[in-house]
This record gives sequence, C-alpha cells and structure tokens, in this order.
Amino acid sequence: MGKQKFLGEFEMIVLAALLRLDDDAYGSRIIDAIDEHADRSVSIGALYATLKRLEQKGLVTVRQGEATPVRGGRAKRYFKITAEGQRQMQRSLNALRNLLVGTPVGAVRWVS
Amino acid sequence: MGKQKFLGEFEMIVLAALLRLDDDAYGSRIIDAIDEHADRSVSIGALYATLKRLEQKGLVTVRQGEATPVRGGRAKRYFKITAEGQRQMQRSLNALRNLLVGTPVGAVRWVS
DNA sequence: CTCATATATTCTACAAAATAAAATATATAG
DNA sequence: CTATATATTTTATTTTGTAGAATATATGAG
Repeated sequence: MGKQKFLGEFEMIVLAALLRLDDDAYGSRIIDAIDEHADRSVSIGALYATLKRLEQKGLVTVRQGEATPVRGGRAKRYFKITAEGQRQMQRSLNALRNLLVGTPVGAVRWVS
Repeated sequence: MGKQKFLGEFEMIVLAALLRLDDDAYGSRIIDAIDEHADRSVSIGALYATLKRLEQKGLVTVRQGEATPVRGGRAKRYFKITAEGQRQMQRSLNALRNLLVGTPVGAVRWVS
C-alpha cells in the first residue's frame, strides 16, 4: 500500500469549490465561490498555485475553454476534480469527522 | 478586525484529538487517538512541533502533570484547546461544510 | 548508590503547502 | 495598432507538516 495521503486545508477548500461549481470552475469563479461560501478572500495567485499542485498530483484535470466574445478575454481553463481527488477528499474529511464524533457536546460541532 | 484565520489540516486533526481526549491529552495518548480514529500514523516529533505552534498561537494551553509511579516516567504535559482554538476550529470546519452543502450528491459527503 | 530501561518531551533539519504581488498573455473595442 | 479588460503564470517568502535524533527524568534491579 502506498503511503497514506491527506489533503492540505486549502486543497480541500479548492476541491470543494470545484465540486460546487461543477462544469464552470475556472479562476475567478472559484475565487468568488470561496469568498461567498467560505467567507474567505484568497489571492488569485494562491489559487492557481494550488490548482497546479493538485493537477500534478492527479487530483484535478483541466479542460481548455474558448475565449468568450467580450472585451478582455484570454481563454479560460476549467478544472474538475478526479475520482482520486474525491477519494482523498473523503478520506481527509472522515479523519476529522471520526475524531470529532463522540466528543463531548461543546463548542465545536460537525453538523449544525 | 484582525486577519481572518484558518487552521492547517493537521492542526485541526490535533485539536479534534484534544477535544476527544478531554482532560487526558498528552503526547502518546494523542498519537494513539489519531492513529485509531483518523487511521493515520504520525511521528511524535511532528505532533509536539504542532502542539508548540498551537500553544504559541494561543489555541491550546498546557498543564504540567505528575510523573506516574511506574517505571519510566518523565512528567507529562497535558494539552487543552482554548476558546479561541474552538472558535477557529469551528470556522475552518464551517468553511468546508458551507462549500460542500448543495453540491451535487456524489462521491464526497459531509455526513454518513 | 548507580545503572539499565521505560516513558516523555525537545531539538534539528528539511519538505510541502499556503500565500500575495508582480509579471505576462491574449482577446476585443475603438 | 493601441488601450483595456480579463485570465493565467511566475517569483518569492512565510507557515505548516514531518521524521529522526537527542535529551530528560522517573523507577526497578542489584
């Protein structure tokens, strides 16, 4: 068995955003989703660096988009989580969840 | 408002273990909890390095224990998550959860 | 006593992840 | 053909994650 892998915290955030955005996940859209849903502002450079790493690890794939017919328009790159990415994501979440379940009911809750 | 903070992935794992162990959280116990519940083996050095950082950030406190009356026994240091630690933990979890809810039902699930 | 041994924590060094700011690329409108 | 609006890449640095060696300290055996 290869060495057990766990995702970094921001890697999980990015992958979660890809799941949410489904077929429309590219740079600024991902930034917006993270900003809106996770209440977190991230620089675009930080995002792309992480996406590149995830791609190199085989956890996301990329599809080249068309340039949109509006002013300003380099072609977009759309990202998608792979099956292996989903697997690692679930494993990382489970690790946290399993440690937290059975914990005395206090300030930190997994649900609600 | 001070800069928004999010915990690292392993920091969350360690804090979750502290919650689980309540008043009995010291070195090897924490290692065991992570090993058992998160199915993850971590070196003791890695753990203490992270605990030190969490302490410096005010996310855990330490209480000095007695040496137990068994062979081999340097005094233990018991760790406990602070209110601020719980706050940051909840915030980090919420960020992930909020991105995942509403996601098409697929391979990655928050519950079950 | 003192030494072997069993815990326990700390130190050291390095790898990986996170992050922002600046640079570059490329499309279209005028 | 140039100004401008996206979009992605590059560069540099800080923070986290990680293991292994070193150190500390308690007790049991003799």
